Amino acid sequence: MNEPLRLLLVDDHPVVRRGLRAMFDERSDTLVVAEAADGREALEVLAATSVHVVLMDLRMGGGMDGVTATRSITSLPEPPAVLVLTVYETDADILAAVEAGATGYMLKDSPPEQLVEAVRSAARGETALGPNVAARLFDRLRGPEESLSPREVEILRLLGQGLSNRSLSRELFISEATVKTHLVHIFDKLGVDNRTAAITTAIQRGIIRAVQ
Amino acid sequence: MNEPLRLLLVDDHPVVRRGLRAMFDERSDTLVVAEAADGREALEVLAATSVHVVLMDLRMGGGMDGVTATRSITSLPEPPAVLVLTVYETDADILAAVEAGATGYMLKDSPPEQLVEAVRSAARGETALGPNVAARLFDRLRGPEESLSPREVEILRLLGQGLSNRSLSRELFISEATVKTHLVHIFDKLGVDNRTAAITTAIQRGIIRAVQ
DNA sequence: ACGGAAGTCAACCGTTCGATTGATGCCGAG
DNA sequence: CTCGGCATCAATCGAACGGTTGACTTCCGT
Repeated sequence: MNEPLRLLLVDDHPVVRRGLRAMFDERSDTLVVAEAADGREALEVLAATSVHVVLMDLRMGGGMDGVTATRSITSLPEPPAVLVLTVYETDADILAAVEAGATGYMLKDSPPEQLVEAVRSAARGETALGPNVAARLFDRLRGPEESLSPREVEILRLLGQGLSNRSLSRELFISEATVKTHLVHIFDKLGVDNRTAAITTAIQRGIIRAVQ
Repeated sequence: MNEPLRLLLVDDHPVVRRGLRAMFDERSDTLVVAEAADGREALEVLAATSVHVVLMDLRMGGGMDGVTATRSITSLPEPPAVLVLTVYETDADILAAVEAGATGYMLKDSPPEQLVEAVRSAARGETALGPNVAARLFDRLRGPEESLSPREVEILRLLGQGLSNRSLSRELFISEATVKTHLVHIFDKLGVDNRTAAITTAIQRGIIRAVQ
Protein backbone atom coordinates (compact mmCIF):
# COMPACT_ATOMS: atom_id res chain seq x y z
CA MET A 1 0.00 0.00 0.00
CA ASN A 2 1.29 3.44 -0.94
CA GLU A 3 0.69 6.57 0.97
CA PRO A 4 -2.74 8.05 0.21
CA LEU A 5 -3.46 10.62 -2.51
CA ARG A 6 -3.68 14.07 -1.03
CA LEU A 7 -6.73 15.98 -2.27
CA LEU A 8 -7.88 19.59 -2.20
CA LEU A 9 -11.60 20.31 -2.67
CA VAL A 10 -12.54 23.62 -4.25
CA ASP A 11 -16.24 24.43 -4.37
CA ASP A 12 -18.33 27.30 -3.11
CA HIS A 13 -21.13 25.01 -1.93
CA PRO A 14 -20.57 23.69 1.57
CA VAL A 15 -22.90 20.80 0.85
CA VAL A 16 -20.89 19.64 -2.14
CA ARG A 17 -17.61 19.90 -0.27
CA ARG A 18 -19.14 17.89 2.48
CA GLY A 19 -20.31 15.22 0.05
CA LEU A 20 -16.94 14.92 -1.62
CA ARG A 21 -15.18 14.78 1.69
CA ALA A 22 -17.46 12.00 2.86
CA MET A 23 -16.84 10.08 -0.34
CA PHE A 24 -13.09 10.27 -0.10
CA ASP A 25 -12.73 10.08 3.66
CA GLU A 26 -14.04 6.56 3.73
CA ARG A 27 -11.28 5.29 1.45
CA SER A 28 -7.83 4.53 2.67
CA ASP A 29 -6.12 5.52 -0.57
CA THR A 30 -7.28 9.13 -0.55
CA LEU A 31 -6.94 11.92 1.99
CA VAL A 32 -8.71 15.26 1.82
CA VAL A 33 -6.13 17.66 3.18
CA ALA A 34 -8.10 20.88 2.73
CA GLU A 35 -11.17 22.59 1.34
CA ALA A 36 -11.51 25.97 -0.34
CA ALA A 37 -14.55 28.03 -1.28
CA ASP A 38 -12.96 29.76 -4.25
CA GLY A 39 -9.82 29.96 -6.38
CA ARG A 40 -7.98 32.39 -4.16
CA GLU A 41 -8.35 30.22 -1.10
CA ALA A 42 -7.23 27.23 -3.15
CA LEU A 43 -4.00 28.98 -4.10
CA GLU A 44 -3.34 29.86 -0.49
CA VAL A 45 -3.73 26.26 0.51
CA LEU A 46 -1.41 25.08 -2.24
CA ALA A 47 1.23 27.52 -1.14
CA ALA A 48 1.35 25.83 2.25
CA THR A 49 0.41 22.24 1.63
CA SER A 50 1.44 19.41 -0.63
CA VAL A 51 -1.46 18.20 -2.78
CA HIS A 52 -1.67 15.57 -5.50
CA VAL A 53 -5.07 16.30 -7.01
CA VAL A 54 -7.28 19.38 -6.90
CA LEU A 55 -11.02 18.88 -7.42
CA MET A 56 -12.10 22.17 -8.92
CA ASP A 57 -15.54 23.61 -9.44
CA LEU A 58 -16.01 26.15 -12.20
CA ARG A 59 -18.32 29.14 -11.69
CA MET A 60 -17.99 29.97 -8.06
CA GLY A 61 -20.07 32.80 -6.76
CA GLY A 62 -18.02 35.85 -5.95
CA GLY A 63 -14.45 34.67 -5.63
CA MET A 64 -11.88 33.75 -8.26
CA ASP A 65 -13.51 31.45 -10.79
CA GLY A 66 -12.38 27.94 -11.55
CA VAL A 67 -10.78 28.50 -14.92
CA THR A 68 -8.54 31.29 -13.68
CA ALA A 69 -7.68 29.26 -10.63
CA THR A 70 -6.84 26.25 -12.80
CA ARG A 71 -4.59 28.37 -14.97
CA SER A 72 -2.78 29.70 -11.92
CA ILE A 73 -2.40 26.27 -10.42
CA THR A 74 -1.06 24.57 -13.51
CA SER A 75 1.55 27.26 -13.87
CA LEU A 76 2.94 26.58 -10.40
CA PRO A 77 6.43 25.05 -10.14
CA GLU A 78 5.31 21.51 -9.35
CA PRO A 79 1.60 21.65 -10.09
CA PRO A 80 -0.89 19.13 -8.77
CA ALA A 81 -3.35 17.59 -11.22
CA VAL A 82 -6.54 19.58 -11.57
CA LEU A 83 -9.75 17.61 -12.03
CA VAL A 84 -12.59 19.91 -12.97
CA LEU A 85 -15.92 18.94 -11.44
CA THR A 86 -18.93 20.91 -12.52
CA VAL A 87 -22.62 20.76 -13.34
CA TYR A 88 -22.20 22.55 -16.65
CA GLU A 89 -21.49 20.77 -19.86
CA THR A 90 -21.17 23.68 -22.28
CA ASP A 91 -18.52 23.74 -24.97
CA ALA A 92 -16.98 26.91 -23.70
CA ASP A 93 -16.57 25.67 -20.14
CA ILE A 94 -15.03 22.40 -21.18
CA LEU A 95 -12.71 23.97 -23.69
CA ALA A 96 -11.66 26.73 -21.32
CA ALA A 97 -10.93 24.23 -18.58
CA VAL A 98 -8.89 21.91 -20.77
CA GLU A 99 -7.06 24.84 -22.28
CA ALA A 100 -6.32 26.14 -18.79
CA GLY A 101 -4.52 22.89 -18.09
CA ALA A 102 -7.15 20.77 -16.39
CA THR A 103 -6.25 17.09 -16.30
CA GLY A 104 -9.87 15.98 -16.38
CA TYR A 105 -13.43 17.19 -16.61
CA MET A 106 -16.21 15.38 -14.78
CA LEU A 107 -19.85 16.24 -14.19
CA LYS A 108 -21.23 16.45 -10.69
CA ASP A 109 -23.96 13.96 -11.38
CA SER A 110 -21.41 11.23 -12.06
CA PRO A 111 -21.65 8.17 -9.83
CA PRO A 112 -19.13 8.17 -6.97
CA GLU A 113 -17.09 5.29 -8.36
CA GLN A 114 -16.44 7.24 -11.55
CA LEU A 115 -15.32 10.22 -9.53
CA VAL A 116 -12.93 8.16 -7.48
CA GLU A 117 -11.57 6.52 -10.60
CA ALA A 118 -11.17 9.91 -12.26
CA VAL A 119 -9.18 11.17 -9.28
CA ARG A 120 -6.86 8.19 -9.49
CA SER A 121 -6.41 8.71 -13.23
CA ALA A 122 -5.69 12.37 -12.68
CA ALA A 123 -3.08 11.50 -10.05
CA ARG A 124 -1.35 9.30 -12.60
CA GLY A 125 -1.39 12.24 -14.98
CA GLU A 126 -3.92 10.60 -17.26
CA THR A 127 -6.73 12.58 -18.75
CA ALA A 128 -10.15 11.75 -17.37
CA LEU A 129 -13.19 12.96 -19.24
CA GLY A 130 -16.82 12.28 -18.56
CA PRO A 131 -18.70 10.32 -21.23
CA ASN A 132 -20.26 13.25 -23.08
CA VAL A 133 -17.32 15.50 -22.51
CA ALA A 134 -14.97 13.57 -24.75
CA ALA A 135 -17.46 13.66 -27.60
CA ARG A 136 -17.78 17.42 -27.35
CA LEU A 137 -14.06 17.90 -27.45
CA PHE A 138 -13.86 15.82 -30.60
CA ASP A 139 -16.58 17.86 -32.20
CA ARG A 140 -14.65 20.92 -31.33
CA LEU A 141 -11.47 19.60 -32.86
CA ARG A 142 -13.19 18.60 -36.06
CA GLY A 143 -14.70 22.03 -36.66
CA PRO A 144 -12.00 24.63 -36.04
CA GLU A 145 -14.78 26.82 -34.54
CA GLU A 146 -14.03 30.35 -35.47
CA SER A 147 -13.28 32.22 -32.31
CA LEU A 148 -14.77 35.61 -31.57
CA SER A 149 -12.58 38.62 -31.01
CA PRO A 150 -12.79 40.39 -27.63
CA ARG A 151 -14.70 43.24 -29.19
CA GLU A 152 -17.17 40.85 -30.73
CA VAL A 153 -17.77 39.16 -27.40
CA GLU A 154 -18.38 42.57 -25.87
CA ILE A 155 -20.96 43.35 -28.54
CA LEU A 156 -22.54 39.97 -27.96
CA ARG A 157 -22.75 40.58 -24.24
CA LEU A 158 -24.64 43.84 -24.73
CA LEU A 159 -26.73 42.27 -27.45
CA GLY A 160 -27.72 39.73 -24.82
CA GLN A 161 -29.28 42.52 -22.79
CA GLY A 162 -31.61 43.42 -25.60
CA LEU A 163 -29.90 46.58 -26.85
CA SER A 164 -30.65 47.88 -30.33
CA ASN A 165 -27.87 48.74 -32.75
CA ARG A 166 -28.25 52.40 -31.89
CA SER A 167 -28.04 51.82 -28.13
CA LEU A 168 -25.16 49.48 -28.75
CA SER A 169 -23.29 52.17 -30.67
CA ARG A 170 -23.88 54.75 -27.97
CA GLU A 171 -22.86 52.34 -25.23
CA LEU A 172 -19.55 51.58 -26.95
CA PHE A 173 -18.89 55.04 -28.38
CA ILE A 174 -18.72 53.77 -31.94
CA SER A 175 -20.92 54.38 -34.96
CA GLU A 176 -23.95 52.30 -35.77
CA ALA A 177 -22.20 51.23 -38.97
CA THR A 178 -19.42 49.65 -36.96
CA VAL A 179 -21.90 47.84 -34.79
CA LYS A 180 -23.47 46.36 -37.88
CA THR A 181 -20.12 45.25 -39.21
CA HIS A 182 -19.35 43.49 -35.96
CA LEU A 183 -22.73 41.84 -36.00
CA VAL A 184 -22.21 40.51 -39.50
CA HIS A 185 -18.93 38.97 -38.38
CA ILE A 186 -20.56 37.52 -35.27
CA PHE A 187 -23.38 36.01 -37.30
CA ASP A 188 -20.84 34.50 -39.67
CA LYS A 189 -18.78 32.95 -36.92
CA LEU A 190 -21.77 31.61 -35.02
CA GLY A 191 -23.41 30.34 -38.15
CA VAL A 192 -26.67 32.22 -37.59
CA ASP A 193 -28.47 34.97 -39.44
CA ASN A 194 -30.15 37.15 -36.86
CA ARG A 195 -29.48 38.62 -33.47
CA THR A 196 -31.89 36.51 -31.50
CA ALA A 197 -30.34 33.29 -32.78
CA ALA A 198 -26.93 34.78 -32.05
CA ILE A 199 -27.87 35.30 -28.42
CA THR A 200 -29.18 31.82 -27.84
CA THR A 201 -26.33 30.01 -29.54
CA ALA A 202 -23.89 32.25 -27.69
CA ILE A 203 -25.52 31.24 -24.43
CA GLN A 204 -25.47 27.61 -25.47
CA ARG A 205 -21.78 27.76 -26.25
CA GLY A 206 -21.15 29.54 -23.01
CA ILE A 207 -19.77 32.65 -24.69
CA ILE A 208 -22.14 34.77 -22.66
CA ARG A 209 -24.20 34.03 -19.58
CA ALA A 210 -27.96 34.22 -19.50
CA VAL A 211 -28.17 36.03 -16.20
CA GLN A 212 -25.31 38.27 -15.25
CA MET B 1 -34.98 14.65 23.98
CA ASN B 2 -37.60 13.88 21.35
CA GLU B 3 -37.29 11.29 18.68
CA PRO B 4 -35.24 12.55 15.72
CA LEU B 5 -36.69 14.25 12.65
CA ARG B 6 -37.00 11.79 9.80
CA LEU B 7 -35.63 13.21 6.54
CA LEU B 8 -35.83 12.23 2.86
CA LEU B 9 -33.19 13.61 0.51
CA VAL B 10 -34.20 14.11 -3.12
CA ASP B 11 -31.43 15.16 -5.49
CA ASP B 12 -30.07 13.72 -8.70
CA HIS B 13 -26.46 14.44 -7.72
CA PRO B 14 -24.94 11.65 -5.64
CA VAL B 15 -22.38 14.07 -4.30
CA VAL B 16 -25.02 16.43 -2.96
CA ARG B 17 -26.99 13.62 -1.37
CA ARG B 18 -23.82 12.44 0.24
CA GLY B 19 -23.05 15.88 1.60
CA LEU B 20 -26.50 16.35 3.02
CA ARG B 21 -26.43 12.92 4.57
CA ALA B 22 -23.11 13.65 6.19
CA MET B 23 -24.41 16.93 7.56
CA PHE B 24 -27.49 15.43 9.10
CA ASP B 25 -26.05 12.09 10.14
CA GLU B 26 -23.78 13.73 12.64
CA ARG B 27 -26.67 15.26 14.54
CA SER B 28 -28.76 13.33 16.99
CA ASP B 29 -31.94 15.27 16.27
CA THR B 30 -32.16 14.33 12.60
CA LEU B 31 -32.21 11.01 10.80
CA VAL B 32 -31.92 10.55 7.05
CA VAL B 33 -34.26 7.66 6.38
CA ALA B 34 -33.87 7.53 2.59
CA GLU B 35 -32.50 9.14 -0.54
CA ALA B 36 -34.08 9.52 -3.97
CA ALA B 37 -32.64 10.61 -7.29
CA ASP B 38 -35.87 12.06 -8.66
CA GLY B 39 -39.48 12.81 -7.83
CA ARG B 40 -40.84 9.42 -8.73
CA GLU B 41 -38.43 7.64 -6.41
CA ALA B 42 -39.30 10.11 -3.69
CA LEU B 43 -42.99 9.26 -3.94
CA GLU B 44 -42.23 5.57 -3.75
CA VAL B 45 -40.27 6.12 -0.59
CA LEU B 46 -43.04 8.19 0.97
CA ALA B 47 -45.56 5.47 0.24
CA ALA B 48 -43.59 3.09 2.41
CA THR B 49 -41.90 5.23 5.00
CA SER B 50 -42.83 7.88 7.49
CA VAL B 51 -40.98 11.14 6.86
CA HIS B 52 -41.16 14.53 8.56
CA VAL B 53 -39.24 16.69 6.10
CA VAL B 54 -38.35 16.21 2.43
CA LEU B 55 -35.31 18.08 1.12
CA MET B 56 -36.18 18.56 -2.54
CA ASP B 57 -34.02 19.65 -5.43
CA LEU B 58 -35.71 21.32 -8.38
CA ARG B 59 -34.50 20.59 -11.92
CA MET B 60 -33.45 17.01 -11.81
CA GLY B 61 -32.06 15.53 -14.97
CA GLY B 62 -34.43 13.08 -16.58
CA GLY B 63 -36.86 12.02 -13.87
CA MET B 64 -39.85 13.82 -12.42
CA ASP B 65 -38.87 17.38 -11.63
CA GLY B 66 -39.00 18.92 -8.20
CA VAL B 67 -42.03 21.14 -8.61
CA THR B 68 -44.25 18.31 -9.83
CA ALA B 69 -42.94 16.11 -7.08
CA THR B 70 -43.62 18.79 -4.50
CA ARG B 71 -47.15 19.19 -5.75
CA SER B 72 -47.74 15.45 -5.52
CA ILE B 73 -46.26 15.23 -2.07
CA THR B 74 -48.19 18.10 -0.56
CA SER B 75 -51.43 16.58 -1.81
CA LEU B 76 -50.82 13.35 0.06
CA PRO B 77 -53.08 12.53 3.01
CA GLU B 78 -50.63 13.48 5.74
CA PRO B 79 -47.93 15.27 3.83
CA PRO B 80 -44.43 15.84 5.17
CA ALA B 81 -42.98 19.34 4.94
CA VAL B 82 -41.13 19.99 1.69
CA LEU B 83 -38.02 22.14 1.92
CA VAL B 84 -36.83 23.07 -1.55
CA LEU B 85 -33.06 23.17 -1.87
CA THR B 86 -31.68 24.42 -5.16
CA VAL B 87 -28.94 26.42 -6.81
CA TYR B 88 -31.34 28.55 -8.81
CA GLU B 89 -32.78 31.75 -7.54
CA THR B 90 -35.06 32.74 -10.40
CA ASP B 91 -38.48 34.20 -9.77
CA ALA B 92 -40.25 31.46 -11.64
CA ASP B 93 -38.58 28.65 -9.70
CA ILE B 94 -39.26 30.22 -6.36
CA LEU B 95 -42.82 31.07 -7.17
CA ALA B 96 -43.54 27.68 -8.68
CA ALA B 97 -42.12 25.93 -5.64
CA VAL B 98 -44.03 28.00 -3.12
CA GLU B 99 -47.20 27.68 -5.15
CA ALA B 100 -46.70 23.92 -5.28
CA GLY B 101 -46.80 23.88 -1.52
CA ALA B 102 -43.16 23.99 -0.51
CA THR B 103 -42.67 24.92 3.12
CA GLY B 104 -39.32 26.58 2.48
CA TYR B 105 -36.86 27.52 -0.23
CA MET B 106 -33.13 27.46 0.47
CA LEU B 107 -30.12 27.85 -1.79
CA LYS B 108 -27.48 25.16 -1.94
CA ASP B 109 -24.70 27.56 -1.11
CA SER B 110 -26.22 28.25 2.29
CA PRO B 111 -24.04 27.49 5.29
CA PRO B 112 -24.85 24.16 6.95
CA GLU B 113 -26.22 25.72 10.13
CA GLN B 114 -28.83 27.61 8.11
CA LEU B 115 -29.84 24.41 6.38
CA VAL B 116 -30.25 22.57 9.62
CA GLU B 117 -32.21 25.44 11.08
CA ALA B 118 -34.42 25.54 7.99
CA VAL B 119 -35.15 21.84 8.34
CA ARG B 120 -36.17 22.34 11.93
CA SER B 121 -38.41 25.27 11.00
CA ALA B 122 -39.96 23.24 8.21
CA ALA B 123 -40.68 20.40 10.62
CA ARG B 124 -42.52 22.84 12.86
CA GLY B 125 -44.52 23.90 9.80
CA GLU B 126 -42.90 27.31 9.68
CA THR B 127 -41.87 28.85 6.40
CA ALA B 128 -38.12 29.04 5.87
CA LEU B 129 -36.83 31.23 3.09
CA GLY B 130 -33.25 32.06 2.17
CA PRO B 131 -32.23 35.72 2.56
CA ASN B 132 -32.72 36.82 -1.04
CA VAL B 133 -35.66 34.56 -1.59
CA ALA B 134 -37.96 36.45 0.73
CA ALA B 135 -37.18 39.72 -0.97
CA ARG B 136 -38.05 38.29 -4.36
CA LEU B 137 -41.35 37.02 -3.13
CA PHE B 138 -42.21 40.44 -1.78
CA ASP B 139 -41.32 42.03 -5.09
CA ARG B 140 -43.58 39.55 -6.74
CA LEU B 141 -46.45 40.33 -4.44
CA ARG B 142 -46.10 44.08 -4.86
CA GLY B 143 -46.23 43.95 -8.64
CA PRO B 144 -48.99 41.57 -9.63
CA GLU B 145 -46.69 40.51 -12.48
CA GLU B 146 -48.86 39.96 -15.47
CA SER B 147 -48.70 36.31 -16.26
CA LEU B 148 -48.19 35.06 -19.78
CA SER B 149 -50.76 32.88 -21.45
CA PRO B 150 -49.71 29.38 -22.54
CA ARG B 151 -49.69 30.47 -26.15
CA GLU B 152 -47.46 33.41 -25.31
CA VAL B 153 -45.03 31.18 -23.49
CA GLU B 154 -44.96 28.92 -26.51
CA ILE B 155 -44.15 31.87 -28.75
CA LEU B 156 -41.48 32.95 -26.29
CA ARG B 157 -39.94 29.52 -26.31
CA LEU B 158 -39.58 29.51 -30.07
CA LEU B 159 -38.43 33.10 -29.99
CA GLY B 160 -35.69 31.87 -27.73
CA GLN B 161 -34.42 29.68 -30.51
CA GLY B 162 -33.89 32.63 -32.76
CA LEU B 163 -36.86 32.24 -35.08
CA SER B 164 -38.10 35.19 -37.13
CA ASN B 165 -41.75 36.17 -37.17
CA ARG B 166 -42.20 34.36 -40.46
CA SER B 167 -40.63 31.13 -39.22
CA LEU B 168 -42.60 31.49 -36.03
CA SER B 169 -45.85 31.75 -37.98
CA ARG B 170 -45.03 28.72 -40.10
CA GLU B 171 -44.00 26.72 -37.07
CA LEU B 172 -47.30 27.40 -35.30
CA PHE B 173 -49.56 27.38 -38.38
CA ILE B 174 -50.81 30.89 -37.74
CA SER B 175 -50.38 34.10 -39.70
CA GLU B 176 -47.50 36.47 -39.23
CA ALA B 177 -49.99 39.08 -38.07
CA THR B 178 -50.97 36.89 -35.17
CA VAL B 179 -47.39 36.34 -34.22
CA LYS B 180 -46.91 40.08 -34.07
CA THR B 181 -49.95 40.52 -31.89
CA HIS B 182 -48.66 37.92 -29.46
CA LEU B 183 -45.27 39.54 -29.42
CA VAL B 184 -46.73 42.93 -28.60
CA HIS B 185 -48.59 41.40 -25.68
CA ILE B 186 -45.44 39.62 -24.53
CA PHE B 187 -43.42 42.82 -24.73
CA ASP B 188 -46.08 44.60 -22.70
CA LYS B 189 -46.18 41.99 -20.01
CA LEU B 190 -42.42 41.69 -19.75
CA GLY B 191 -41.94 45.42 -19.84
CA VAL B 192 -39.55 45.38 -22.79
CA ASP B 193 -39.73 46.74 -26.29
CA ASN B 194 -37.96 44.28 -28.53
CA ARG B 195 -37.53 40.57 -28.99
CA THR B 196 -33.96 40.27 -27.81
CA ALA B 197 -34.76 41.94 -24.51
CA ALA B 198 -37.80 39.71 -24.23
CA ILE B 199 -35.63 36.62 -24.49
CA THR B 200 -33.17 37.63 -21.83
CA THR B 201 -35.71 38.81 -19.33
CA ALA B 202 -37.73 35.66 -19.96
CA ILE B 203 -34.65 33.62 -19.18
CA GLN B 204 -33.97 35.70 -16.11
CA ARG B 205 -37.47 35.17 -14.82
CA GLY B 206 -37.20 31.50 -15.58
CA ILE B 207 -40.08 31.54 -18.05
CA ILE B 208 -37.90 29.81 -20.58
CA ARG B 209 -34.59 27.99 -20.23
CA ALA B 210 -31.43 29.07 -21.93
CA VAL B 211 -30.42 25.65 -23.17
CA GLN B 212 -33.15 23.14 -23.79
C1' DA C 1 -76.75 35.76 -20.93
C1' DC C 2 -73.34 38.65 -20.62
C1' DG C 3 -68.51 40.22 -20.08
C1' DG C 4 -63.89 39.30 -20.36
C1' DA C 5 -59.74 36.88 -21.56
C1' DA C 6 -57.50 34.45 -25.14
C1' DG C 7 -56.44 33.53 -29.79
C1' DT C 8 -56.90 34.61 -34.45
C1' DC C 9 -56.31 37.84 -38.57
C1' DA C 10 -55.71 42.35 -41.43
C1' DA C 11 -53.83 46.78 -42.98
C1' DC C 12 -50.82 50.51 -42.30
C1' DC C 13 -46.48 52.98 -41.36
C1' DG C 14 -42.22 54.29 -39.59
C1' DT C 15 -38.06 52.28 -37.78
C1' DT C 16 -34.62 48.97 -37.43
C1' DC C 17 -32.05 45.25 -39.10
C1' DG C 18 -29.14 42.51 -42.24
C1' DA C 19 -26.36 42.28 -46.41
C1' DT C 20 -23.18 44.26 -49.40
C1' DT C 21 -19.39 46.92 -50.94
C1' DG C 22 -15.64 49.60 -50.11
C1' DA C 23 -12.37 52.21 -47.42
C1' DT C 24 -9.00 53.55 -43.56
C1' DG C 25 -5.59 52.81 -39.71
C1' DC C 26 -3.21 49.75 -36.51
C1' DC C 27 -0.59 45.98 -35.14
C1' DG C 28 1.79 41.63 -34.98
C1' DA C 29 3.69 37.40 -37.35
C1' DG C 30 6.47 35.80 -40.78
C1' DC D 1 8.38 44.96 -45.23
C1' DT D 2 4.11 42.83 -46.20
C1' DC D 3 0.22 40.41 -45.40
C1' DG D 4 -3.66 39.34 -42.59
C1' DG D 5 -6.62 40.13 -38.69
C1' DC D 6 -8.95 43.56 -36.07
C1' DA D 7 -11.50 47.67 -35.48
C1' DT D 8 -13.34 51.60 -37.39
C1' DC D 9 -16.68 54.12 -40.60
C1' DA D 10 -19.92 55.15 -44.83
C1' DA D 11 -23.72 54.48 -48.10
C1' DT D 12 -27.24 51.90 -49.93
C1' DC D 13 -31.47 48.85 -50.22
C1' DG D 14 -34.73 45.41 -49.41
C1' DA D 15 -36.51 42.72 -45.71
C1' DA D 16 -37.95 42.28 -41.15
C1' DC D 17 -39.60 44.24 -37.10
C1' DG D 18 -42.57 47.09 -33.76
C1' DG D 19 -46.72 49.86 -32.84
C1' DT D 20 -51.43 50.78 -33.68
C1' DT D 21 -56.14 50.09 -34.62
C1' DG D 22 -59.89 47.36 -35.41
C1' DA D 23 -62.39 43.09 -35.90
C1' DC D 24 -63.93 38.22 -35.37
C1' DT D 25 -64.39 33.77 -32.76
C1' DT D 26 -64.27 30.67 -28.79
C1' DC D 27 -64.43 29.58 -24.18
C1' DC D 28 -64.96 30.32 -19.32
C1' DG D 29 -67.02 32.05 -15.25
C1' DT D 30 -70.55 34.70 -12.83
